[in-house]
Amino acid sequence: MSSDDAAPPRVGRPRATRGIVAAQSGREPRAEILDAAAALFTQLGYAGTSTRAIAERVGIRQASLYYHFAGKDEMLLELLEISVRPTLDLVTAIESRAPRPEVALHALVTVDVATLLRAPHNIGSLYAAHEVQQPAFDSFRRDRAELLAAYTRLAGASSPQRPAPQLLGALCLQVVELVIPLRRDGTPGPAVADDLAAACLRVVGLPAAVVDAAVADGHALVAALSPVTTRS
Amino acid sequence: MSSDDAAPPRVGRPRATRGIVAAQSGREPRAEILDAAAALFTQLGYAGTSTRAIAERVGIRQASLYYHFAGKDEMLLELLEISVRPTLDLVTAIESRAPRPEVALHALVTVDVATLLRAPHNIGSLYAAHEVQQPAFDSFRRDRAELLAAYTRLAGASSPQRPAPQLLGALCLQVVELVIPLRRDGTPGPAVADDLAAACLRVVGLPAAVVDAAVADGHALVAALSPVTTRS
DNA sequence: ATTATCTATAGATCTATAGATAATGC
DNA sequence: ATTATCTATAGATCTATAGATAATGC
Repeated sequence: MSSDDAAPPRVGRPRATRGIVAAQSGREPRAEILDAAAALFTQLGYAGTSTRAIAERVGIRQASLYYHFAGKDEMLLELLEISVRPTLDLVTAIESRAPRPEVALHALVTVDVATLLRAPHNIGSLYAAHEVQQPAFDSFRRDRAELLAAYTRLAGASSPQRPAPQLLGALCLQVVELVIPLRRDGTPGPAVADDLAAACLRVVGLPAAVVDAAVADGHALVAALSPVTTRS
Repeated sequence: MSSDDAAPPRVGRPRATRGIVAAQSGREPRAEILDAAAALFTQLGYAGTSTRAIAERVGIRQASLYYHFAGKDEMLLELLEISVRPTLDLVTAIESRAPRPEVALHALVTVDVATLLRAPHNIGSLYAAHEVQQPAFDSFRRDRAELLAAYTRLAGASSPQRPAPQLLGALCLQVVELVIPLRRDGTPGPAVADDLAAACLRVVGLPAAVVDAAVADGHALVAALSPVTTRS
């Protein structure tokens, strides 16, 4: 409530304070903008969100956005990367430290689901935006392809024989991303990550006994990686 | 090439024939428009497609669209329904005629995948459009919820015990819809339906022997339903 | 002098409606 | 008379740029 304590002296022309005082968030303007963009993109869609709407939510004028970002694309790109980067950064650690491929698969799913749950405003739901196919988002699509490649490797190495590893990898990614609609519908309890990880192991064709063993070892591996990473 | 044979006498002011002769498709204008809309929606996204672009592809003027459709929404709605209706119409037949729930599940997946493969221009990829959340598309969302309910019933009845049937149903639908990105990337061979059906049975927790038996019976059931339905 | 905002606006859309027009069919 | 198109346009956007301005910091 009290707005006069520790008001950090800001450089530049002050904001217009149009009517409402706009919360004094104290965060970096870039972060404020990204958060507003994420909220609106996920609620109204990328195309359905105007730069004016984003600016309004932040409490600045539309044109002021362009001081921080080259355009809407840049905002979306940055948001998308928040939702893959953390998982991608753990892939090699997981692969090298897992005793068996199924264990690595379990751990990767767990980490990936946690990342998607942690990402602000369910950013993952933007993967489906058609605009993501445009060249401006190449780097994101490359990242996601890299993640898919990891699933394909692990699924292929885990599975007895079954269909092509290509398909199994795609199946795992698809199962993982079920967390996005689940989160939108408010459903996901704390067990989702476990449920989806087990589902991946089953879909790959592992018998129940192997699944159960991998679940236990997967938990241990994830815990060993970094306790912070998987917290909500 | 010869355009003068069997030109069907058309009522109404003739089209402008702007430059190109626009193929004389002979189809109903409504169908022509829907096809053009599907092609553009899936390529550029719903929001990214202007009514002008649709009209141009058909070879008429933008305003003429409104003689056939109340607006863009109506076109999308009709397209979406093409991609669920056929499957939904077979649900009760499948459920009543299957000897065991796993067999019904296999058959439902097979039919659903076939429907999505048959739908023109990979319409399924429009499920993800944010606009589909708008009230204009309620009836489609209801249809899809009904399909999800069917998967939930069958998954629950098939599975030993495992997690909540809610989750299993959602998993099956998610697995089925993998066919959409697969089709976009050009991958899907004739075996996709089988592969995805088997994947569903596994994800639900059925052991390999039960899966194999259900696959055989599922094939028979699908064949008995209607030979036309699952052809490409 | 530098920074972060503001105001104003150009230029390019896009959707949907009003009303005219060119066919066929009776 | 009916049908299916056309032309023209109102009204409402939306993005990105140019240039002004109000702070801090040196």
